[in-house]
Amino acid sequence: MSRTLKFSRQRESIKSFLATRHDHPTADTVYINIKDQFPNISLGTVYRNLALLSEIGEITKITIGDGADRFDGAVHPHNHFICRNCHKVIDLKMDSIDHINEIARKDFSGTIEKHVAYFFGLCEDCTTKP
Amino acid sequence: MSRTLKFSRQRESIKSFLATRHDHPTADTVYINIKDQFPNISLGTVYRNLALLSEIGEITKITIGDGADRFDGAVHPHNHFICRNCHKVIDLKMDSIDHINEIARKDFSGTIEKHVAYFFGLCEDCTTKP
DNA sequence: TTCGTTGCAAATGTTTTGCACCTGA
DNA sequence: TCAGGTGCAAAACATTTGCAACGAA
Repeated sequence: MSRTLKFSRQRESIKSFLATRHDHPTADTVYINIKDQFPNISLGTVYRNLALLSEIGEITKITIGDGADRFDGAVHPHNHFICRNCHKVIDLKMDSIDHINEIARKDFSGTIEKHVAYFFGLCEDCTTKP
Repeated sequence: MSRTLKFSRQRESIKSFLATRHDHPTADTVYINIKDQFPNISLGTVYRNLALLSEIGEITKITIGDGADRFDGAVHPHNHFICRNCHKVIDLKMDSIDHINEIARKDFSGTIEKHVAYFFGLCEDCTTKP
C-alpha cells in the first residue's frame, strides 16, 4: 500500500539540513539553505519532500497558525513552546504528558490515537528584556 | 490601549450564528450562512470580525493545519478532537488538563501562559463503520 | 462630526499541481 | 526500462488590506 521510495539527493539534503537546525525553520528557509548545495532546486521540490518526510515520520511538521508551517528534524516525542512576542519556537524538555490521552478517552466514544500540544507565553529573552 | 468598539449588526449576527453551531465552521461557511441575513456582506468583513471576536475572547479560533481555520462560539475551556478520516471537529467533554502547564514550567526559563491541545484519531462513526 | 465598520476588489503569502524531462533501481 | 523525483511556472487557497462610502455614538 505504501509507495516505494527512491533515493534522492535533494531529499537527503533536506533531511540532514533539518537535523542540524534546532530553530524549526519554514519551508522557505529550508529552500534558501538547500540552494547552497542544489542551486537549481525548486520550492515545489522542497514542499514535496517536506510533506513526504513528515508523512513517513522522519520529520515533524509544526502548524502554529501564524504564517508558514515549521519543520523539526527531531522526531522523538517532545512538545513546543511559541513565544508570543518574538515568535521563536523552542523545544521543551518536560516530562511526558501522554496520560492526557487517557483523560480524553474517559468520556469519548471514538478512538483517540494521539495528541499535539503547544505552549504559549514569553521566552526567557522576552521575559527579562522588556 | 484597547480600541473602542462600535456596535455592528454584522458582528452580532456572526456571533449569534456561531452560538448556534457546534460543528466549528470555517470563515467561508460563516460567510455563506450570514448571507441569508446580509446578502451584501463581504468575506473580508467576516474575516475581520472573526479575527476581532477571537482577539477579545468572544469566540475561539481553531487552527488544525489542514485547510482553513475553524471557529467555535463556545469560549469555556475545552479541548477538540479531529477525526483523521472524516475531518470532523468534535468538542471533548473531559477533565481539565491545565496541570500540563506546571509540567512544562518545571524546566523552562521563560513564562508559560497557556497551552492548546488537539486530539486525533477516529470519531465514533468512523470507528464503527469501516 | 468622528472614527470604527463595511463592501469591493486587488494583493499577499503559503502551498499545491500539471507537465515534460531527469534519474535511481 | 520505468516508476518515482525534479524544475519550472501557473494555479489554487486562505487570508489580508487599501480605499471610498457608510453608520453608530
